[in-house]
This record gives sequence, structure tokens and C-alpha cells, in this order.
Amino acid sequence: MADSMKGLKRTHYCGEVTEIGQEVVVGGFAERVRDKGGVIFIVLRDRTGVVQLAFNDKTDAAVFEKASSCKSEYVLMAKGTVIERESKNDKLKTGNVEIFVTDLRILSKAQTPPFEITAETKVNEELRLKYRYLDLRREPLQQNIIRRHEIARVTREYFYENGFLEIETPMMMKSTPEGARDYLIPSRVHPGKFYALPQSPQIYKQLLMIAGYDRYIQLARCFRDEDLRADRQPEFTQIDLEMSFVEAEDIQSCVEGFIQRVFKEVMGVEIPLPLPRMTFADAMNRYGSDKPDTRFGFEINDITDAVKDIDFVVFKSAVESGGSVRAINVKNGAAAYTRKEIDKLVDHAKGIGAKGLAYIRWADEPNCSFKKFLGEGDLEKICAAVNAEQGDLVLICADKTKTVLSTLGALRLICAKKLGVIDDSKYNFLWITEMPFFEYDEDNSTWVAAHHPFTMPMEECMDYLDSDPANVRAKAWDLVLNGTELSSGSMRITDFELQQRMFEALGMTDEEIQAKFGFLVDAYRYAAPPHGGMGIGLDRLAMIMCSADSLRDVTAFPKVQNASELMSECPSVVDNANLEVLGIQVTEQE
RNA sequence: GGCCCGGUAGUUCAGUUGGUUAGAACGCUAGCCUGUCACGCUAGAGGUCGUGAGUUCGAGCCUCAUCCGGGUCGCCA
Repeated sequence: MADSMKGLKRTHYCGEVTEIGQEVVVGGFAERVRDKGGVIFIVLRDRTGVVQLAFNDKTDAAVFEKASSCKSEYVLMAKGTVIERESKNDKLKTGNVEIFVTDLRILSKAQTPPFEITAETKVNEELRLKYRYLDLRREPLQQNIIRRHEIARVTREYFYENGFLEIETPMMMKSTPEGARDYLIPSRVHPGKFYALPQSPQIYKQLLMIAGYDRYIQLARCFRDEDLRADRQPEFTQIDLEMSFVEAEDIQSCVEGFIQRVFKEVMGVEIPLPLPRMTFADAMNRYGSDKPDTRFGFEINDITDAVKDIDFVVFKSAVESGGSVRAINVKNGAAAYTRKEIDKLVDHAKGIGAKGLAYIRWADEPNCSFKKFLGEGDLEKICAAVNAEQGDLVLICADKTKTVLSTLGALRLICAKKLGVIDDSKYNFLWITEMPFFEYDEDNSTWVAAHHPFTMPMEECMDYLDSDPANVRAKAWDLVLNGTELSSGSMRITDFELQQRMFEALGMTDEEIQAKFGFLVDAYRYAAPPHGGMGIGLDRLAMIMCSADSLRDVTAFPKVQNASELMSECPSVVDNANLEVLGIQVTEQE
């Protein structure tokens, strides 16, 4: 039978015990029990840190006896006097003091945990996720979860101070067939019909603008039934905002203010404003990515001109079929790569869709993988085009320009990581502007909306909505941080006629429009102030601000790659009776 | 769905060319220890080598299948 805490009331968190002579009561988990025989030390941990409990020959015999029975992870409450330690521990915030315990309660006994609950653990993440509640006791995870809370707190403060209203939008909504796959909820009252969990509150926040709520903010839970990545969970939190009577720049500067504030307040890091900007086209051409990591160079160069006279079929055929030849110069001694390492890069390039990779490795002298095709001065011309010098590795890709860019963009990242040239202390923000309005769907040979169909095109692109979809740019933008897409925003169409033109350009029939967005289209008939907004990925922001490699490290109870949760083992089968009520066909269950 | 990586005591790992009884450290259990702080010392328990099949006189090791986890491409308006 465990002790009760009757008569004791916690006065301090463990990490706050510093004042010698104070009478304190603390509670927490026994991180370590060091029983020396005549003297016992227990390291007690709570979410603020640890403090040492001390027991010796001056300790009451019954208390001493109880202390000697304590084991790892027992939940204890201790009352005692803060005294100076005989020998200090500089590694701890409370390392100068300890608590001489006069009353000890074992409030709850623990089984031996499946892994040691210590700050530095090498334990397999699979096991940590199965026992997530134990993993969460560990200091690094605690710090991440607490930091995430701080980010959320500053977010609310900032937007409240700037006149935003926090308004909740439904978690059960109409399924919209476009975009990501919806998580569906069957309706009991309407057999065969479904709600969807929101992919984002997009439609509702636009309706709030139509309703006149002007500035809206919500820390919105969003759900997407798509495959996971390190930076993608099926449920996530978005700092969702929408503003009326604004232009794109107003929204961006509002968000910039938030970024500056949250980094300053949570981390003490100064982010200079305004944040740098780059058009989508530039980002693709220079970095081969719509979310470039600008913490390092290795930019992409178009060397089509420099190689146009070389009689090398790979280059020739790429150029003749409308593609291009481009290269990145991997500096920082990449010429030292072994043949095997370069082969691996080539394999990687093939994995992305390139047919191959040519290269110039300049160790002692420039060594070129397509040497036999080179004429007089060709090598020099290429090296000059990419500013190559001794120690560099030039990777060259020839193909359709789209393939070339994505290949070199990916290789750029791989090489930078491999060479360790990325400065982890940097926070490189970048606005990506003038996003394309349409995307070409290769499978169906049609142009589809790159964003939701209420996104405003740029004024100067209106004329070729129908004639030249590839060149239509949207009043849409992304905010990128260190190569991670952090946020995305746009201005919305408020003009009814323009909206109709957009639907036509997307090849949508009136029936389709009515079925999918009828209520929203109708709403815009009743007038809407100019408005736009953004959604900022809170999880991703927290991930980067915690220097974590995965969203799992900043999410209390994350899902794994197959979208299941290892602790509760959801999703799970449900009773046939439950399914029958929902009108869902009962299948055989295990 | 494709490709790549991983799975051996509770945990982290080692395990030679396929060869006797699969090892270490930490943790755990018991005992000792009056100033530890990654406490120390002594002793002990603990293994279906992810699972299944195959090759072989013999498989932790080789082959195939499969499950689980990670990364990534597709996908994510």
C-alpha cells in the first residue's frame, strides 16, 4: 500500500530549490537511488529539473529505512530542509544544495522501466514510442514540449495584441475531393454519408472574413490522410490566420513581426527584418527547389552555352529536345570523394529521374567523366562557367530542365549534409513569391490548380489565364526556413466574375462547382472585403526551434510512418455492433 | 506502391570463412559500503538471434518469403 500525501503540500518544483535554510516540500520521480549503506542519495526529477535528497545518520530511522527501499521511477514526495552540499555538482542547476529529508512518502511504486529514463539515451525510437509516457519523462523531450508550449503562448499573445480574434472552426466538415486525401467520419444519422476532418480551416476562415470578423487566428488541428515523412504527420497544428482589408505585403509583414517576436522571446535570437524574398522562378533556377536552404552555396548554373559545341550525345540530345545542361559546383573539398561516393550520387540522381550524371573532379587536375568528347578549351569553359577550382567537384545534369533542376537541387542538399557545411546556428528565412497558379498534370495532360481554386492570380497575368497557363502566377507565397516549408499564404478571389473565370480555366462545370463549393460561391455573392491569410506550421516551427530532426521529437504522441500510434496501437478494429449502427458493411475481423 | 537502411539478453551493441556451451557494458536481483553525483565492491538471474520456410552433417551468419521500425520517391490543391 502506497503512502498518501496527506499533510504535505508541494512548495517548490525540484529545479527551483536553491535557497539554503528553507523548509521545502517537493514531489517527483526517483531518477537515481545511490545507497551508500550509511548514507543515501536520491535524485528527484520533475519537469523543471532535478534535486538531490539526502539521508544520513541524523535521519529518522523509519525515513531512512523507507529511502533505502526506493527504486528508479518511484513517485516520491519529500519534506525537508535545504542544506549546502558537502561537495558541489557544477553540472546541475541545484548542484550546490540538497534536501535533508525529514518526511518521505512513496506515493507510487514503479515496475522496472523497459529503458533507463535518462537525458541521454541511445534507445531505439520504436521502444520509446511504445512507452511514450516514459520517454516524455526524459529531459530533452520535456524541453521540446515546453518550448512548443512557449511558442504557442507567444503566438496567441502576439496575434491577440494585433487585434486578431481566436475563433474555433468545425472539426467535422464537408469532404472536399481536391487536395490531400481526407480522413472520413461516418454519420450514424445519415447512413452512407460522411463528414471529413479538416485538412485546414481554409474555407471556414474565408467565410469568417465574409462575415466581417476581419482578423482571425486559430491554432488549428489539421488532418491529411497521406504518407508520412520526418516533417509530415497525419495530424498537425497550423497557426491559421486570415486578414481583411489588406494586401499581400500587409499579411507578410504581420507574420514577419510574429517570427521576430517568437524567436526573440522563446530563444533570445534576433531575426532581422524584413525577411529576404525570392521569386519561385529564381528559387527553382538557383536552388532547384521551391524551398531552398540558403545556409550554404552550391547554386545551380546553366552551362548550356558553355557545352553547346561539345559533341557529347547526352548534352546534345537534352538541348535539342528543349532541355538544358546545368551544374552545381560542390566546393569544400568535394573532389576528395571516392569513386564509390560519386557512384552513389549518380544512383541518387537516377532515383530522382535523371538519366545520369556527368562530373568534373578537380583533385590535382580537372578530371572529367566525359573527357573523350571534349575539344580544345571545352573543359576550361565549363570550369569557368561554374567558377571551379582545385578541390571542387562539379556535378552536371542534362535533361528536361525540370528534371535537371530537381536532380541538382537534391544533390546540392545531399552533398552539403555529407560535407557538413550547413551552419546549424543559422535561421535563414526566405519568402518565396509569385508561385505558379497552375500545375501541369502529366498523367491526365491537363492544367490543374496549384493551390485551392480561390487563390487570386497576379493582376498582370489575367490576360493569359486561358492562353498561357504555364505563365500565370498567383498572389500566393511560401515562407521557408532552412529549407523547410514553414508556411504558405495567398490572397483570395473576392470578385464573383473573376471566380467564374478561374473555374472555367480549371475546366470545372457549374454542377461540379455547386456540388463542391456551392455554399462558398454563394457566400461571395453577398460581398466580401479583400482578404488573404496564411497557415504557419506550428510543428515544423517547433521542430526547427528545438533543433530536432523529426516532428516526432516535438509532438507528445506522434504517429509512425504507417500512420499508426505504437503506444495505443490505433487505428484498431471496432465492434461489429458499432459498424452496423453506422450502416457500414461488417467485414471479417481477427 | 518503388528504392535504401535496420531488427542478437530488459537496453545499447560485439559475434571471425557457416563449426563446441552466443559474449560485453549498462540495467535488474541479492549482499556489503557514512558523502555519492554515470557512486563503488562481490555474487547472481536473464537469449525461440523479429517470424516462417529453404540450403547444409551443421545457420545468429547463406537464400527466399514475411512482419516491424526508420529514411526517401510517388503522394501532400
